[in-house]
Amino acid sequence: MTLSAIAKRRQAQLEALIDAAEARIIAEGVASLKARDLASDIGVALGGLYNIVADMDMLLLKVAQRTMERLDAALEAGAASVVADTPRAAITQLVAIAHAYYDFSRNNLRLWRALFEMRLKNPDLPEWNRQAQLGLFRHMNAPLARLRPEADEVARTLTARTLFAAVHGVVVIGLEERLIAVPAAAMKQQIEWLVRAACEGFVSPA
Amino acid sequence: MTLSAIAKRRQAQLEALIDAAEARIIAEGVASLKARDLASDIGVALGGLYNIVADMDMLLLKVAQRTMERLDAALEAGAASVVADTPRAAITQLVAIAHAYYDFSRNNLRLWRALFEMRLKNPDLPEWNRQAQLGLFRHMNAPLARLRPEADEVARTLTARTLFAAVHGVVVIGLEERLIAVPAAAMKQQIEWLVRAACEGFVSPA
DNA sequence: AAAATAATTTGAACGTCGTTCATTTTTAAT
DNA sequence: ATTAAAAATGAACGACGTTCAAATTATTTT
Repeated sequence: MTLSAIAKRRQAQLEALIDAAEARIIAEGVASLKARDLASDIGVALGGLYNIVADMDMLLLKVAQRTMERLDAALEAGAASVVADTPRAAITQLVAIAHAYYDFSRNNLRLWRALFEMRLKNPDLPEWNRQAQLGLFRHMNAPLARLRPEADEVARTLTARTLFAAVHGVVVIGLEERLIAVPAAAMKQQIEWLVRAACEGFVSPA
Repeated sequence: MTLSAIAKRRQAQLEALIDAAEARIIAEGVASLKARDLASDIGVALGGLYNIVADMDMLLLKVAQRTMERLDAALEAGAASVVADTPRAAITQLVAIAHAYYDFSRNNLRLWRALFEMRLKNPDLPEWNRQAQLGLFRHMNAPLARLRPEADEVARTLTARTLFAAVHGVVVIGLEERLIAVPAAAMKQQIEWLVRAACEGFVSPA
């Protein structure tokens, strides 16, 4: 067996493990993810998990990474669904991105929740995970740049972050089924109102 | 010993327990709250905790309740710091409420985080806790009513919720020290921009 | 005041969890 | 075939929340 074949096998094991973890999170939520279950899922002894992954936290981070990659793609697709050639269209594009975020969260509820429900023993995230999170904010940057081309780059990045965070908050509370479930259509309206209102206050003075 | 004296003692034990839990959350975060530590904190045997409180989840809910009461008071104070006699002043009042939320979160970081980091075994909250959460949204209702007196009550409640949620999202991401810490002054500016922009899109047509 | 009864407190023990590590099994090299 | 290295195993560990039979303390009855 060649060296790279060994690496391939490890990689396959890792992917099977992440698959199993994802499936269990989707089925029962991140809280009921157990090392013993996962080990039996992928046909490995309990201790064998730790040959594949340093610990449970690392596994959760890998799952989170996958989820964020899919989320990133969903936001990209949302943005691509609108041609933002005018300021008005740029705002519509921002709405599309926000709606894409809501749709993704709704359709991947437990995986999406797992992003925030991770309670890691080591509080500081690996750099690749941090970058993936920060990368999500960037989707709103280009449309905002079209709204105010002359604005400072740093300020715009902060604005993108704030706008994204605001949408995030609305989605979080809206999907918090412990409180009152708001219908999807109403949620989308609220999100659209919020994004449009925020952006009206951001367009360059005519 | 009279009947009520017994009840008093229980009440005192409960309060001591909540105090101890709060202190530990403030010192080390909710994740490192241990039954054994708390028992020794209040001078009771391990099993004795369960004479005071049904389980750890119930204790967390009691702590959350206290925190929400204090938060509620802080929002009330924020609102009271502005006399909202005109539409313009109503917007300023909304900004004050949002700033009060941010300030409270920043000044009570771990207790505030504990509100969301609770992972309860039983997912549905007791009614008193649910009401306390929903009650937080209501602070934005009166100012919004002044902005659009003719608007539908239900729609306004939903708007208040959305606006609060948006501010919440900005605060959550802003205080997420795992990413990039934004200075408090910049945060306040962002929050003010967001609230004002959202409200401009909500005033009655003149 | 003593005995009987009820209420409360106790801490050892249980079940579950993530993680470790000595042992065994499998694989690769000689 | 022999040996050495690598990988997989699962019993055992420590930490955790929770339970419960036993001990202790308080109350009532005689």
